[in-house]
Amino acid sequence: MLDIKLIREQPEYVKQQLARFAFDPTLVDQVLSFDEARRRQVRTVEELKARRNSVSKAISKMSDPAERATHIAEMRTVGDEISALDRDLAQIEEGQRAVMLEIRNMPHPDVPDGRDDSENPVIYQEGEERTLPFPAKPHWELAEQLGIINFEQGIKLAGSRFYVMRGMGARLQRATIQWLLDLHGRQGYEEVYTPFVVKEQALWAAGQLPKFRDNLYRDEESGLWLVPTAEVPITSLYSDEILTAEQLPIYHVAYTPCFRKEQLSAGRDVRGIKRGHQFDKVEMYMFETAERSYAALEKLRRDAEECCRLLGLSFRTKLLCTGDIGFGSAKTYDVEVWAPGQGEWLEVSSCSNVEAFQARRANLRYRPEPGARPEFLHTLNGSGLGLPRTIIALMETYQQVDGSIVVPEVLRPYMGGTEVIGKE
RNA sequence: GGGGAGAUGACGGAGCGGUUGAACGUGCUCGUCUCGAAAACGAGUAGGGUGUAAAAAGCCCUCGGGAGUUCGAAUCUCCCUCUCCCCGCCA
Repeated sequence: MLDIKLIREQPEYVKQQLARFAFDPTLVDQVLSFDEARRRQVRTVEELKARRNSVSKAISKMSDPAERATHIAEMRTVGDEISALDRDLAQIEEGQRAVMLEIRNMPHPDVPDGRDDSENPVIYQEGEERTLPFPAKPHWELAEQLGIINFEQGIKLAGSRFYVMRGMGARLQRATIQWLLDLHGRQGYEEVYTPFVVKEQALWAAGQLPKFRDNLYRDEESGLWLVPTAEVPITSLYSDEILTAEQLPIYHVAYTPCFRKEQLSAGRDVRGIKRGHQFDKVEMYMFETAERSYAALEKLRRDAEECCRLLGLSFRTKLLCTGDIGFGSAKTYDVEVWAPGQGEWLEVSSCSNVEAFQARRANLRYRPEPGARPEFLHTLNGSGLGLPRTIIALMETYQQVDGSIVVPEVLRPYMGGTEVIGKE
């Protein structure tokens, strides 16, 4: 959610920023007219309420029954008026909020204009688009041959875009999760384990709703939704709270499975494990002050890159342009790793500073000084990392000519010392 | 699933339907005292909205959430949510 004061005071600036996206600027005008109507309404209702309060108080002191009756009758009318006006006001407020929730975040000045993901500039790269000294296989071939991923069983159990990881495949993923959590712990993130289902409000707070409604799994009976990312529960961890300055910053890391219907990308990436309905992810999340949030974004990005570096993968970092940046984000870096089998870069992390966008939705504030007014926090999120694509890159990068896979050194302690995943 | 108890400010804990946005206590902040500290004493200590160039004053709303009764509700009624205790059931 944007700051209503900013919209009110600099509507042209807001429109101009939003115009950099394919975004309907009339929403801003809608907000403005709601806001004006709202304030007008508030003034008239409050005037009436003030009158009722003072007259009611006076009534309690009146001794003359006739005078008393006159005033009570008068206040009865005023009371009816007030409830009618209050009803209208509630409608106006609801209307305004509904539009506010539809408006995306504004971009940071660094964000370049661009049509789509092809126009995201690469700002950093480490390692090459390496080729192997033999014909590299895609991960689904390697995994099937080694018996570490079974696609048929996934389909049998839950349908397309599901798979079953087995043996050393399952173990490799679990080892990677463990290693990532430990690494981020050393980088200063406190581990949290959250529910994997949340109330609807949490999805609004994180900005998943309204946009991704069709992409989310939901249990009608309980009204709970499966999380599409750990970002969702963590965003609401401190919602409706006022944190103290000493508590900040708060850095969290969480492992969760993620559930996405992927209807928006039907037909894309159907082979392998690149895009499933259920996948695992380790997520980093930061609660920061406005002053520090962009410095924190750089740490977040470096911490994500460090995962790739230590795993020995080629990686590069892109700055997302206006055509590709997410709904809630002010500035986003994508970190991609090279997968030699398919010869493509895979996004394993997306690091965003959403500024106060989520904090306003979640009503998440902090008090800069004792006694000072509460201010909205800035929040940041970044994967560290998404598991399937990391596993793809590992398998395709570390495959050997015989189809076996060398385990990266950092993961070996987490795999009981296993150095190579070969055929049983 | 059945029965009972409860939800008030940072915390504890009062609160006949009418100067109660809320006693009292604790905590916290500032001040007096002190070489300093403790103690004691004094003052202050919610959030949102409106208002304002920005503040401030003033005004409005908020005592788990919502609806209602009333001239007036923290106090009365109804619904919901959550917490605690007992019994049953299942992991």
